[in-house]
Amino acid sequence: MPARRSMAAETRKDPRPSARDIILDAAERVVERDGAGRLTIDAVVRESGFSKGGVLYNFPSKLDLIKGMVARIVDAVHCDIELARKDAREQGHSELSALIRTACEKEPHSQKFMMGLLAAAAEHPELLDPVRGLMTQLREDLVANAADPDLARIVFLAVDGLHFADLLGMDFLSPEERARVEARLVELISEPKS
Amino acid sequence: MPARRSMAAETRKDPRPSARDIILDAAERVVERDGAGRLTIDAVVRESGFSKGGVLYNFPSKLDLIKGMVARIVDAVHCDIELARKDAREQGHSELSALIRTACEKEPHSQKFMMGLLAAAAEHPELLDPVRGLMTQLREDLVANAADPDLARIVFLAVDGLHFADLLGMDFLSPEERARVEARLVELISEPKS
DNA sequence: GTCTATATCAAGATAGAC
DNA sequence: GTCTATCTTGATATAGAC
Repeated sequence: MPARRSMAAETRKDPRPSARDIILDAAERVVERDGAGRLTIDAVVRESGFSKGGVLYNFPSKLDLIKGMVARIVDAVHCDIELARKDAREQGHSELSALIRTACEKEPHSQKFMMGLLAAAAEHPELLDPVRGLMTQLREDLVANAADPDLARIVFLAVDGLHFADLLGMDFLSPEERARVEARLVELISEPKS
Repeated sequence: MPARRSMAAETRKDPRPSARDIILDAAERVVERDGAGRLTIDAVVRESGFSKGGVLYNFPSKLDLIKGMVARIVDAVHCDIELARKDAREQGHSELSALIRTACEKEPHSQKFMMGLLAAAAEHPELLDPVRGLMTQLREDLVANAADPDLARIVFLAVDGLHFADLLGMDFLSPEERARVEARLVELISEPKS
């Protein structure tokens, strides 16, 4: 198996992305454009320009391909988060509120693509293990340092709810309401326990 | 097309469920047991005891079958909610907190099955239209009557987040933490605007 | 490491008998 | 309204040449 790349293709220095990354990029485009149900080896073959043999050399099975997709996005999100935390620390801001802010603002890695991962996870729950790992670790860490841990948990849950709603196209919040809600979340997480 | 049934099979008086309901029950079992990716006409045929022709007579295509599944579960949830609201009204309790309570407690219609619907929705977003309809209507209605609407929105989002976490097996809350969080949510929704 | 060609299989859907 | 039989397509995966 080729060496695991831990950086997303776009952020790498090397002008020539690896075959793996080209294929993963193609797979992402397929899911975004056509939906998770149309993510087939053949579709990725067409989209990537590789031949079937070439694709299946890099990812011996479809499951391996999906695992690769999950691993790459988890990596990317992990980097984003660590960057935001580092910035907050350096500028003496609260890590907690910085994270809520970025979590709200960040374009959530293309809805359709995330839905695709979700769909894949429905079939193979173990695919989400890396995601679970990242999230649990992060939250335990953060909540432990919060002034009001239970309230912090609620704020995190609400952010999840917000992302979930986005993902499913359930936009029962107008832009104004959403802005107010996000501001309120930051406010809640910053408040000392009353 | 046969007349639409608007009640879930289990709650009907008729001892002989319709062919549609037998087939939908079988489909649910398949999704719960084997996952959404294994929901095929053939699997439903095996599980229901019907023949392929019989299944496809009642649901002319796989998409029709999934639509039927979504419609039935939306109906069931809708009934649960209306029941809870009615109870709250009759006993003079707050509808809002009653709903939060039931939303937290209710066994969420078998995780795997809901994940299946989600996965299906990833391929055909329009499948979630009925769900969207139910949720938006309910929330606008409720939030409008809340003392602190933005806080009410946050509480609803947090409940969504809770369900989402359950669905994905992301249980970063211990049972004790979860109990405290749920209690706190009810508390938040009951509080007058500070 | 990447290609072509092909084997194998399962899925959705149709046709027509009963 | 339900059955059996069949058609068609498209998917994963393998084998072996280059």
